[in-house]
Amino acid sequence: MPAPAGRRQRIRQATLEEIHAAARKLLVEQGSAAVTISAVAREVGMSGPALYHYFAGHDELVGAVTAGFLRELTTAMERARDDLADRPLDDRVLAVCRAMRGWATAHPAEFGWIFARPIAAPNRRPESARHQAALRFEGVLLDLTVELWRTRPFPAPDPADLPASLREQVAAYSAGIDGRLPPGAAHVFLSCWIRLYGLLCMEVLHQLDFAYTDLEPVYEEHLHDLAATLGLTYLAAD
Amino acid sequence: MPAPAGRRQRIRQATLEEIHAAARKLLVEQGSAAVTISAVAREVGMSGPALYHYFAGHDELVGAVTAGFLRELTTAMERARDDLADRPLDDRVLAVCRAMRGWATAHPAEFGWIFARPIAAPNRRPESARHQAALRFEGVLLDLTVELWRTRPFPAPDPADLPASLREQVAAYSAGIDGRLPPGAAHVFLSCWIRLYGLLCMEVLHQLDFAYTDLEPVYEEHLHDLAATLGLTYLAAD
DNA sequence: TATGTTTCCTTACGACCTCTAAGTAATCTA
DNA sequence: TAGATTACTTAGAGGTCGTAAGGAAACATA
Repeated sequence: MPAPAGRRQRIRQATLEEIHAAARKLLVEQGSAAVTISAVAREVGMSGPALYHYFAGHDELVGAVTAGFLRELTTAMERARDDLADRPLDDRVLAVCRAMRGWATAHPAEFGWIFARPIAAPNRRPESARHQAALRFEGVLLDLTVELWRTRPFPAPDPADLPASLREQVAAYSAGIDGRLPPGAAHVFLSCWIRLYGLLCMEVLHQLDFAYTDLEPVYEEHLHDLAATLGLTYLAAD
Repeated sequence: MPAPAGRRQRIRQATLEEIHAAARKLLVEQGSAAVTISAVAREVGMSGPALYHYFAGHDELVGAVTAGFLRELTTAMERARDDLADRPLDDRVLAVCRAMRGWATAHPAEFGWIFARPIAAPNRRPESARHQAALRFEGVLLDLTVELWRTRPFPAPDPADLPASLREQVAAYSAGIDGRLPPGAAHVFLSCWIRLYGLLCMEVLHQLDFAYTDLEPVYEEHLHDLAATLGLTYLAAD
């Protein structure tokens, strides 16, 4: 008799979560190729075509699941930041960077989907969950860097010293983030981002297995460098 | 009547090349998922199962084709090096790095297969063509760095200053390359490698599209930094 | 409460894929 | 010339994606 207004909604939501969990389980346990519409449906106990009531097709399923991973990664970074809300900015930046690698290495298969998977057309639309999640992800470190720049500006090159093509690109990026970082500072931020995130990509893609078995100290060394670049005090992890 | 001894062999070789070309065409024109046994067979004009006389299965086909890409990339780098055989080492190193990016950006789909594809078990065996090709690839810049180290050593940290875990890993790597670079120098080499190759990975995986439209100047800036690190004279590209 | 609509899920199906099996024809070897 | 090897064929089992058509349950509303 009560029949809450959103009963159907709640059930649908629960089913969606079950589907996400099933897809993730298949990905982690059996690899990317095992995440098929059929297998996921089987896992949640319904028969194939039923999944088309939740996703338009395989690409959309993958996109939605990947967006979920990205949100989880972002949340881990935000939590690391907020757990240290009363500590100096220096510590918060380092904690967020470490949280990023922590999540990535704890969930390599999921992280692989985040960045090493061709983004199908529907997930490229700006309003797609995939794209929204990417924006929020990029925002975490950007926001911290903006805060740093405002309270304690780090050394940044004069844009006039950059080659023309690069100057234009960082200017465009700077404008795209509403000028919260001027072009020179944006250039420094992007350089740091490339080093950190690039290292993580290579680690998860096993591109460094030929030389390293454990990249934690390498990552810490990068963090140390980056701290120096940004004028942050580097504090070793616990 | 002449029937040269290796007639069958030659035909087989030609067919293999045709298969490689067909697979590549499908990859470039229609993406990774289009490279199926059936589609490739169709492309070369034979019916499905015939391909199993050339490859044990889909994974082996992908591995063989990828090895071919890697050989082509390596050859491009070696050629850049040899074309400048009489120029100073500084120029040759830069040329090889630029050739690497040149090939990667000219053949993004192929480069994607080289590094952003799970390497199936059979292609991980040390004697597999995939693995052999990887060794030769890694050798190009390593050899140049060794030559540089011998003729004009660059600044390298004292391994004693590195954290224990990192020290052990670079020592192991140094031993693995027959000590041609001592641990400190190996550490510098690997750091440079990570920055260059990492940037390339991110570019090809579209991880930097949010900020850049053309990464050529960014790559050049990295080369400039690396040249400074290695004590090389940076000469702008033609 | 009764009726119509929406939602969820089913089975059936066509088209495609991988890979095995079995058979044929051509080529090489001895 | 006889046998072994190689290269291919078709047939087929079992898997996939995605569409179509239909039933049953839950909801909204008169």
